[in-house]
Amino acid sequence: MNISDAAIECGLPAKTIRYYEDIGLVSPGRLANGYRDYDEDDLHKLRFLQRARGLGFSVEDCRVLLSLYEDRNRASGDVRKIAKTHLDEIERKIAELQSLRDTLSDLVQSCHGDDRPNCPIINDLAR
Amino acid sequence: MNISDAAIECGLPAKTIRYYEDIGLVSPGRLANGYRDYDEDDLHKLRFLQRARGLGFSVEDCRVLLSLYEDRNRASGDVRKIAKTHLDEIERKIAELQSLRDTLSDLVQSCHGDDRPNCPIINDLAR
DNA sequence: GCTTGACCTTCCAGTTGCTGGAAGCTCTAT
DNA sequence: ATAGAGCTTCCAGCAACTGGAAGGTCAAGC
Repeated sequence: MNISDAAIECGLPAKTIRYYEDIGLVSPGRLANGYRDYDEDDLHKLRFLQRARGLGFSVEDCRVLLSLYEDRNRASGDVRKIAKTHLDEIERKIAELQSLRDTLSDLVQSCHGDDRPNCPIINDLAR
Repeated sequence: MNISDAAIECGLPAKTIRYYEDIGLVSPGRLANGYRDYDEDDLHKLRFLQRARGLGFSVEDCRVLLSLYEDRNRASGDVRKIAKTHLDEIERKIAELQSLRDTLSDLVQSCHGDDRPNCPIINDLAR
């Protein structure tokens, strides 16, 4: 299967698939003309990557997860550890964004937002 | 005032301050020896940037906010619009992260995380 | 006056995860 | 034969810094 069909299959842009090959994640075979040729195994990995990236795992996390995916004897604890660390990171980001939102929301509400120059948002930033 | 004192004053690393000068945000005067020399006006702007970046505004947003800050006749509506757009973006990110968290949290909880190979997280990613 | 060490300067490269574009080869249909 | 789509590689750029190298400057201590 050529790259554009693989792209449709796994839901990733062809550019991204080539990039994943560049960084050694999924390396398909090649046809005589030099075209990439994806088999079912490659497609599985690409779909795996698409899902894992969609869940916000870093590419390096994905690299490890992929190797664990391919290791039939891996310990589930290894996988769980990566996922838990990522989960904690997400929780942290959510809390940070919520705090930002609260501050910003207060500022936006306090600003009448008309043609007059007085602006509590700018005043706060400049304080 | 030289750059390292300015860095202490505004709470930004010297590297970042130089970077802000590179991209045209805050351009201090120079002493005879070529050293940067920050005056009160420069420091105000740097503090402004530090606060605005801390609230998650992009550098380009900061550029606009800074020009509005310097424009005594700006309409508060202009400022409010930028802040509101940013706020909406933050809300969107929070919702996205919360959805990720829910999915990931379920996966982590369903994985016993021991030495055995069976792993619901990997299974889900590979499905 | 000399040395040492802490500053300062500029410039270049790397980070993350792609994405766009140019130049050129290949395939398919007309 | 030729047009157009699709493939290849490689290079550059995005955001927002950050690290490091090479070299100039300054203040203190001897």
